[in-house]
Amino acid sequence: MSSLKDKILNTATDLFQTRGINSTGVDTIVAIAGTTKMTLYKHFHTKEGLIIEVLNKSQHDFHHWLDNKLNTNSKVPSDKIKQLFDFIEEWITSPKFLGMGFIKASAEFPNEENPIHQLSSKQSREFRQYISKLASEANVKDADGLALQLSLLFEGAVQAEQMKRGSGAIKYAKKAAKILIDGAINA
Amino acid sequence: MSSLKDKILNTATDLFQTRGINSTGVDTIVAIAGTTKMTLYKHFHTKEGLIIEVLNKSQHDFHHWLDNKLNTNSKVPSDKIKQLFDFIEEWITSPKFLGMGFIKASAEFPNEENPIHQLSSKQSREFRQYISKLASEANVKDADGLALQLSLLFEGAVQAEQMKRGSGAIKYAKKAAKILIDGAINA
DNA sequence: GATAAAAGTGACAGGTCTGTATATATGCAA
DNA sequence: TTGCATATATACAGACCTGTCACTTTTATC
Repeated sequence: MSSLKDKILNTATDLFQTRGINSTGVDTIVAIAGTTKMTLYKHFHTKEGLIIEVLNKSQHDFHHWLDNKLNTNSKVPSDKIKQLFDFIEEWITSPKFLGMGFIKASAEFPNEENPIHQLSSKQSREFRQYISKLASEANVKDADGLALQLSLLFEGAVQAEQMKRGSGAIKYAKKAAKILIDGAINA
Repeated sequence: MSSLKDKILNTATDLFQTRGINSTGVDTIVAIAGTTKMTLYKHFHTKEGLIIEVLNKSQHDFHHWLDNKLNTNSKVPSDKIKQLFDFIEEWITSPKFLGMGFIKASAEFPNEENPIHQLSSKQSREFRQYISKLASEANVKDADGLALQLSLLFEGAVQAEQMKRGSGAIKYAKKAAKILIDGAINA
């Protein structure tokens, strides 16, 4: 894969997060990435295509990072779900955290028919299913229910952090998650 | 107050929610409101001014509706906070619910220096303080902590509903809220 | 060094955006 | 009737947007 394609992808990811997707023009992206529109449009047919690749890469990076953290720290299923919010906290409080792409994208493209909105919705659903798998492996009875609740706390905490950097909301999300997880495991 | 100003305000509120703020031009707003740009710019000096008035009105309407519901249903503080998510559910599942303005606005204007972002952040904080007041009246020890947790559930549920209408996330948010509230009251 | 692929340049088409200018019409009060 | 505020219609300036064009330069491979 061309390194210029990566450069464009990374630059776009950054600009979309810090300035908004609709507010970031392709001219700005190529200027900062140090390339030209011709090159951008060779790798991504449209701006929408670029947005979709940015969202996919962001989600893949997050998912890969989290899955790796969880699996290298413990093999015991109930420990894994209990540690989930420790790693989410690590992710959110990292200096390079700029927000979750799919949360912002769904707000910028509110129409449910829009491909970008649909992708956002799919990513949110897939993350919830990932948590649900963790929960069912830990023998939680209503795994989908707990997963949904934890994903609400997660998305709420991300939202809070996007509104005000260093809000500390994640600390309380973690406490709430512990209460809900303990309650569900002992049910 | 001019009824045309209200018409513009209501039309803009609707369009911002259904199409996004940046994706909605003033030409579209005046065309649908049945007036002209001259009139719009007489009432709102800039588009930013219009956005800010839309956000303020939306938040005021929500707050007024919720406060009224809570106060007419019960005078017992611990009942009020326990009923909070019942009314939030009523609000979110109402057919006319199109999302929360301040959540979408903060995503479209991610820069913390931006006046619109700052207003969103302020509205989120004020809502949290409102819940905190409910909690402390119900003799919750860590009222701010519980309020933050409930607001995470609230914003997460709104986010989920904005992503997929009829997601049913609010039902599980409600259950989680009950667990957290009961735990906090009996602490 | 020849050849081909990749990237760069600069201009441009066609559209949208915010905000303004000018000139006209309407309703109401004195 | 006259005067005035309000709203209308229409055109426009200037900036930005996405995406394309023809053409040139660099880079890599044989």
